[in-house]
Amino acid sequence: MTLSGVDAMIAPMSKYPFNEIEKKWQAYWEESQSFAVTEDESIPQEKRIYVLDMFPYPSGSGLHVGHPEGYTATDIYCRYLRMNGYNVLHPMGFDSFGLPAENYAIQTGTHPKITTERNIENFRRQIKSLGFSYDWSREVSTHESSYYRWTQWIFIQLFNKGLAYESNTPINWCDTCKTGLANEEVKEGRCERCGTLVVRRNIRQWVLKITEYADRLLEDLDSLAWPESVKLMQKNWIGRSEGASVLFRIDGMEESLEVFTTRADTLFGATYMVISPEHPLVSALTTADNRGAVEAYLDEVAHKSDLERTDLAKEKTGVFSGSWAINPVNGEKIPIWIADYVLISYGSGAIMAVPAHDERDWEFAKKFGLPIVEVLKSEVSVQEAAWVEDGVHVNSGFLDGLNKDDAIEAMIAWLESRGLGRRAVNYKLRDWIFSRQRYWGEPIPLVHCPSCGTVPVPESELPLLLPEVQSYEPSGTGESPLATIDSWVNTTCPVCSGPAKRETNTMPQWAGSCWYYLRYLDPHNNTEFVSSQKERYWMPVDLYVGGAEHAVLHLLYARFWHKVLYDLGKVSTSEPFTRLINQGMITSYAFQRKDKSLVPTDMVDELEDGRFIERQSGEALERVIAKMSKSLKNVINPDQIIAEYGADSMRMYEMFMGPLEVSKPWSTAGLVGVYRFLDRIWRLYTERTIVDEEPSQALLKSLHKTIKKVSEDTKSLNFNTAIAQMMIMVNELYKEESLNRRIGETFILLLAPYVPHLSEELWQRLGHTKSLINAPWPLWDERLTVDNTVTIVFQVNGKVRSKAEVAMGLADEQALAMAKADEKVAKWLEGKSVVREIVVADKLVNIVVR
RNA sequence: GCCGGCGUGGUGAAAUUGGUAGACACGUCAGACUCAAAAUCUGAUGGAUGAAUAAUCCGUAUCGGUUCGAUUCCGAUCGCCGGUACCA
Repeated sequence: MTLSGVDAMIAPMSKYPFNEIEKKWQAYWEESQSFAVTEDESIPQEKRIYVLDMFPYPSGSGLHVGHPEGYTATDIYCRYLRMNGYNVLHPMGFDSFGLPAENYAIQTGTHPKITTERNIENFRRQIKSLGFSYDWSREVSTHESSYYRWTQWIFIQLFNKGLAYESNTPINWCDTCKTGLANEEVKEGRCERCGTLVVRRNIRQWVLKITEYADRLLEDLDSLAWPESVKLMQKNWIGRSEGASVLFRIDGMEESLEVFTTRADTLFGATYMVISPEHPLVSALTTADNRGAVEAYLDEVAHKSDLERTDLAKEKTGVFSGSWAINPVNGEKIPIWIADYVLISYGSGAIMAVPAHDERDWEFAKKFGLPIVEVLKSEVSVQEAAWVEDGVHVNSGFLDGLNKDDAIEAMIAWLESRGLGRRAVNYKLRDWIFSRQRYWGEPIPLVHCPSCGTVPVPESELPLLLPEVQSYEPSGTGESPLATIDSWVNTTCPVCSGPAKRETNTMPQWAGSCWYYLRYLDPHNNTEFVSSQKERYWMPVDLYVGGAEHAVLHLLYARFWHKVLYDLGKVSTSEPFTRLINQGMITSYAFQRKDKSLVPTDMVDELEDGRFIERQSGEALERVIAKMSKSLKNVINPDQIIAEYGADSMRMYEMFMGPLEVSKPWSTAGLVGVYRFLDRIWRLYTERTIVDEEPSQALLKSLHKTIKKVSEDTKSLNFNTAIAQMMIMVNELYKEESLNRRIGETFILLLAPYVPHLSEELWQRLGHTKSLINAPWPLWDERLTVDNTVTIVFQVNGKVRSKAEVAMGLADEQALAMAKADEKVAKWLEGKSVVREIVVADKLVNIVVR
């Protein structure tokens, strides 16, 4: 027999009325505004808490099973906190500007606003169907003018502070998206969104000076309770390196070349220099004899993509300029080359090359026959390979005998004293290319006036509304569709009232998400982006949960804007998100042939013995874990899960799968297990007689152990083990004939954050007239969580040979005596001499013999 | 290449100031209920040898080390995942 469609939906046979219950309680919460919060000043500071989910982009395909994972985690945590007396801010909204809606508009002519709002409605319905305790009165969507008015306002603050500038330098251009991209949006030379190879293109761009905040963005990472991996990624992205800036005179010219180096100690080994093909001095340094070759090279480089310049260019290329520089430490004349392994965007776009001690320079020197001079004692000849380790300096004048670190210090001091160089710091982080040549985004609120220059739109005129256009098609020439609307472009200068033109670029999708967590605090404020009273009441965000894909992009940009707002005195904290958790991805099973190709799930049969075969060929397949994808037909739709098993099962299963932070494969069979657990609870409360007598000591102990475990694990977000403990408790309760009221009521409260609908229903059926969302969280009695007896193990040479049930707190000597008296232990001690005896109280006795 | 993280039964996973490996759940097997099946309830279930609920051995990617004792600490190797890509 074969099962068609592996992991097919298994309709539950016994059916507790989840559908009815869930509808009923969702309607109740909505009607009674159960989760709306206010800034109640009587609640002490430490009882105010802000728990935030990364808001979704409302895509056309609806909610994915990955979304509810983080949302369920924060929901459980929030419900737990409310029952513990906290005033909890827990909002939700939509990151609703973005390319998919615009691309859809280009194909169909449907306005992005229409599709976006339709998608938002669907997302909201789906999110609500899971019974999350959001304060929906605070919902925001970034595409609404009442929201982007303030995004524009913040941009003007950045502009006024001198943090926004126009640039004409080459930028990353995606020809599919027809727009410029930030450096962070380029992954392996390709557009992060669509995978198209990025090309360099000169397009006028608005750029934000995030580099001005590089140091603070780096330093303040230390203060954050974030995953180390995310902090490290940001740290690497900022890429601070300390070194020196050194000036090289050019032989026969007034100009000099500035280079940045982290290895000032190797200056005596600098045998040539390299400047980037885009360096401003390229033309000046090229001599007549070399002009032909240089121009040919520049032309060749210009036609390479960024990927070819980096990844594929294993072989170094370059050309001699004809000019010579003077090495400031020894006065030697060294040639200046032009090569594309030097990037214009890092440092000064020029380097001193030390082939003996740098692998890239070594490779280049070998190819072009440039001299290689050893300046650190190397273990292998520097003619054979570059030596990049530490060592003792040689051939280096006053540095001879020093190690690397001391020599760097000595050299910088020497350069500084002669005015030839200075200590310097460089960053890998580059300024943020902020403009997009697209329609569906916030218009940048600037006006270009021929006499006043670029001036911001007056704040009183915000929002600067996104106009209607005939065509959403980007021009591809570097102008957005807005540029085609003359009536919109042509305006008057806010300063001199003369004719002027509007900026036609729009902001990137990141803009709206840079500050949404602030707008939730005061979403309907028409006079300020957020009132400072409300900001101080809630900020910073205590817990932020979302996907790891935002480790650099969103989180870095949001931190940057937040710091700017902090410097302007608009917010009270220097960091927005105190604690961050990345939920793991929910993956799915996929089936792999021997050649590693994947087979769509609906083409696979599972044999009775558990093996998997491809239906058509009969080929045996291996079950592997893969990302969910439409092509593999292994995407799970939350709507379908909720319809068949209910929201409570969906929520609890996603939490039971494993730790929040790790990625884990979806298994509908696993979901059924959780469903059965909830069904068992339902029958426990509805089919058994409820008795009011005093519970047994044993049951009371189980209960208190459960209260303790669930309390601690919920607080620390270890939901999977909290659920396991609740299952143990239910298994205990099933051994009884009837249900004890006291135990039953307490247990429902523990269950409530996890499966709120079922819990509310059972709570009501137990006779309560008030919802349990603000019922006090149960407390445990520590004395009832410890057992009177404990099993201790008897080991001989570290191997368990016997065990015994003993009273808690048994004295060491007694434990040892028991072990020695044990028959099985005695067998292993026979004929041996005892060398050592180890007793760990209430745990074990280990007798070491020889 | 470099930087992180991870590797535990047939499956998802528990357990780490070093102290009974595999809680809980899925699956499988057996029993109860039933005319029967499903559902439900109860029990068993890491592997090997074994009639065995006896006993012994093996077992937390691999190899080695520290220790009375290692899933946990250290070193090396392999594999998978994520980040990054000539950053001077």
